[in-house]
Amino acid sequence: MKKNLATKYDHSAVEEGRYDKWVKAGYFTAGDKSKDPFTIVIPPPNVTGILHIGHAWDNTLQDIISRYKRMQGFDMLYLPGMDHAGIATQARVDARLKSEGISRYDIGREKFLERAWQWKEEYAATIRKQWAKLGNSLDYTRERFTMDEGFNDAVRHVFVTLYNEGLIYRGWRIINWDPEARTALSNIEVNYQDDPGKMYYMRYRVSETGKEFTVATTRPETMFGDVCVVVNPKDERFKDMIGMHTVNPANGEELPIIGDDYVDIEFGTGAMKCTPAHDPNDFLIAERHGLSKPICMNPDGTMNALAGVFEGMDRYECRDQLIDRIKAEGNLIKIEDITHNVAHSERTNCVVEPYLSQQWFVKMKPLAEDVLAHQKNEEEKIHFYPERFEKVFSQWLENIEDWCISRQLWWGHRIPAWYNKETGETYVSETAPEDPENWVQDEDVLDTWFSSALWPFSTLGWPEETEDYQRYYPTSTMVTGYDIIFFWVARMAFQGRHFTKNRPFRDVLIHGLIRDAKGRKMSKSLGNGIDPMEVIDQYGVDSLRFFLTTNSTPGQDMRYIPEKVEASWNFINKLWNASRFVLMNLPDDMTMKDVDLSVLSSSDAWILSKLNLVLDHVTENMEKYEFALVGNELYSFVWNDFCSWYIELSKASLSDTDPSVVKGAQSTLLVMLNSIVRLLHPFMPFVTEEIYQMMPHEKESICLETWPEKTANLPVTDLEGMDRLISVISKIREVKTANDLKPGTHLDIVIRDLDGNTVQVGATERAMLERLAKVSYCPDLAGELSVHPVTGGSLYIPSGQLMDVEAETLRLNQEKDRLEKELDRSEKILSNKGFLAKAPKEKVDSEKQKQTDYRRQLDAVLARLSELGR
RNA sequence: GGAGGCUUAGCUCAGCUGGGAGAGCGCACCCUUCACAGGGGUGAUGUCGCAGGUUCGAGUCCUGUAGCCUCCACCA
Repeated sequence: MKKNLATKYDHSAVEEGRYDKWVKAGYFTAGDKSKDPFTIVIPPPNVTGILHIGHAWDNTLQDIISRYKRMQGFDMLYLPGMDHAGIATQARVDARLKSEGISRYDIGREKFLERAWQWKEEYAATIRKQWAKLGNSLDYTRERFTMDEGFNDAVRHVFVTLYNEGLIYRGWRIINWDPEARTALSNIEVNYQDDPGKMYYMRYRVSETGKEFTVATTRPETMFGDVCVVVNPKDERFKDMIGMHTVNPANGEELPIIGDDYVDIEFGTGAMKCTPAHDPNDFLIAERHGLSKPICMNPDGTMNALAGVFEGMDRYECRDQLIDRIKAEGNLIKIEDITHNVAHSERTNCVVEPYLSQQWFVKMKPLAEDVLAHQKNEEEKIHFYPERFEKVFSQWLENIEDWCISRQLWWGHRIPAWYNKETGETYVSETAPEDPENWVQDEDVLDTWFSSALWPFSTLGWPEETEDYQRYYPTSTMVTGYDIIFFWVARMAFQGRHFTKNRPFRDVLIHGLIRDAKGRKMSKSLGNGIDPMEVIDQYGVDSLRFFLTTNSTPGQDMRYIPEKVEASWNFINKLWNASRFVLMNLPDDMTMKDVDLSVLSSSDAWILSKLNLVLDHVTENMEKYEFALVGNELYSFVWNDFCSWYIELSKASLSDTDPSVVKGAQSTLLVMLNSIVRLLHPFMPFVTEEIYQMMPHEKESICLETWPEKTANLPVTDLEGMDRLISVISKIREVKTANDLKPGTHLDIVIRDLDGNTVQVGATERAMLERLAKVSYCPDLAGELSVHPVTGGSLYIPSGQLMDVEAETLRLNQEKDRLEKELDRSEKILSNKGFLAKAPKEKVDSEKQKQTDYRRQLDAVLARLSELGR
């Protein structure tokens, strides 16, 4: 079992082969029915590529919760899976084909899908390797894919059900069209950004009167789809024109002039051209007035026959040439440079065209309202951590519009709708029509988020009433970034509510984005992305995990700072060496059964009682997903309390002549290390497993260990005396530094308590003083003694061993000032009647206690000063 | 236009339900066999953005305000 540890933590040696062993042993396979279930489903990564550091962050948070819950005795299911990521993957496969000099249209739908599946398998394998490197405790026996058989069934079932309920419909609407990908997009798949543009002002004439007026547009090419000019009926300038006509400068066609309240009198020229097929507001105007909606563009962004001579020309080229012509005809008044908000496709980044087309939609209002109603009930609501994101979520649902779910792609779930070749009748069903020769299936596929929305329940077997679904649903905690609250969290919420009559998860932990060291978003174009695998190679995955989870507050962005990863490495190295020390000082044959805490030195009891406190805080914060607080507390506890103080103090106990003292220290060291590695295991699974295996232990793996519990019935020892001893050691170090004495300089000391009585110090504690402060304890010390206030008393050192009288007087006067200031503060607070009357009793008592202590310490200082004759 | 976040030590950030300002890195000085020099010890540095208010007491709660950032909506 035990072996010698290297003096330096070597992450590659520690991590080597470990994950495979865990997986093979089945530690991550859920299913122990004797325990309560706890479920996390992984947010399925896209099979478009490899995992970035954001995934590493997201996954580590999930894994920390998973390992913690497993240790707490839950039947933990952490379910893995991947997303087919329709448009994104199709774009990647397209690009690969292009590099081979072919397009998807050359090989056709079927062949293309073969290539896409090939791509999927390739990247799925890479992603699984990356999960392994990250140490994710996933149950691979339950891995799912959004396009596997079960998912296909679930998606069809959902589509057909919603259709039959009237919540899915097909219709002609203005949608966001991506001319590059040649597909419709949903509202949230477009991003608005400020772009430079031009406003073109053109001269129109009223046919009936010849009166001139101005119409402006940013998109002249759409003029081929204009059906009227609109003015506000209340607009004094134009109201007489209503009912008259004008001529479209683009094609010479006569257009009616109509009145509609939509036009803002104050804005622009007050007269607006109306293109129903290429603008959502114009569409509504046309609906109101019963106007036609001619489309003037092709799906690829070129002009169609309506554009006459410009047919086949790119929309921007057409814009320029049309304007040249209008200018030549004398109808261009001016061109103004403007900055305007332009919609871009989230995927291809090309300018999105509002476009009239026939698509499938989900009617959102009833679904959203259902979720919102349940958010009012504590037992049924989804709890957001941090809470503020619930507002973001709710507000979006309150203002939701119908969801365009059809996509003109090949990679995805084909819409289960067929159209009769003869009658045009629509047939929507989970299965194909019985006479397929008479029907043709809808060519389109569903938005990739349509299937992701079913993730928390479909992965568990739904719509079948499987054992897993019944046991693990609703899931416990969802961990994801704020950037996909709308895309994903909200959609899981309403599909979950509608189909399972339940929330898909009880809690959702929202994290931020990871940025580069300068605070910039990581992006391909900037080339500032961090590959988590490279970080792992350099520092080890435990360092990365600890860095990622202890450097931010929930919901807040984080910067990737290499020095902080290094700091994590240093901490692990510290833990490693502390383990080394413990193992070197335990008997070879010691087991956990040999632990005996019945006889303990005050330092043993002191550290164990500190551990008890830490356990309370840590467990409380783990429950609140406050991992940074947990990490910081463990860091400081391990480094300062355990390593800097307890281990150093234990060196004295370990060389004590009394075997029971030695035994107590060894038992304490073992209990401490055992508890520490268990507490840190969720954060750093690899190194804690390595240490666990080398030290006395009870379980086959630390993965099977329980979460530490407080040590009960600690023997009553002098904990205050220990605090005083620690304070004395620090004070001696200070005194030596202040007196320019080498740390090794030997001094004699005596300690007196606050009542002035000499403190009796046992042999073990004397050895500690000797070891940590290089002083001898002399209860009978006599002669000139300089006084130094410490916690719970005063420290005395022969003044001859320190500095001259003048220097000591100076120092004592400084002490006096300090103590008097403290006393001032105490008196100020304690003479405040409001404080005495309203502050909690414990607070008042502790202030009184402090006042007494300061008073006594000051007395000791004053006594010495008068001894020195001031 | 609406919503939210941030502003605390030179840098990056903690600070939970209000009760004497913290961490990591950096900086200064000192210390090497005895777990760790990627270490140990000691120390310096903050009108907690600004202005009001509530309170016995405010970095923490309320109101207003400035700067930076994000999301939502969006008019030719």
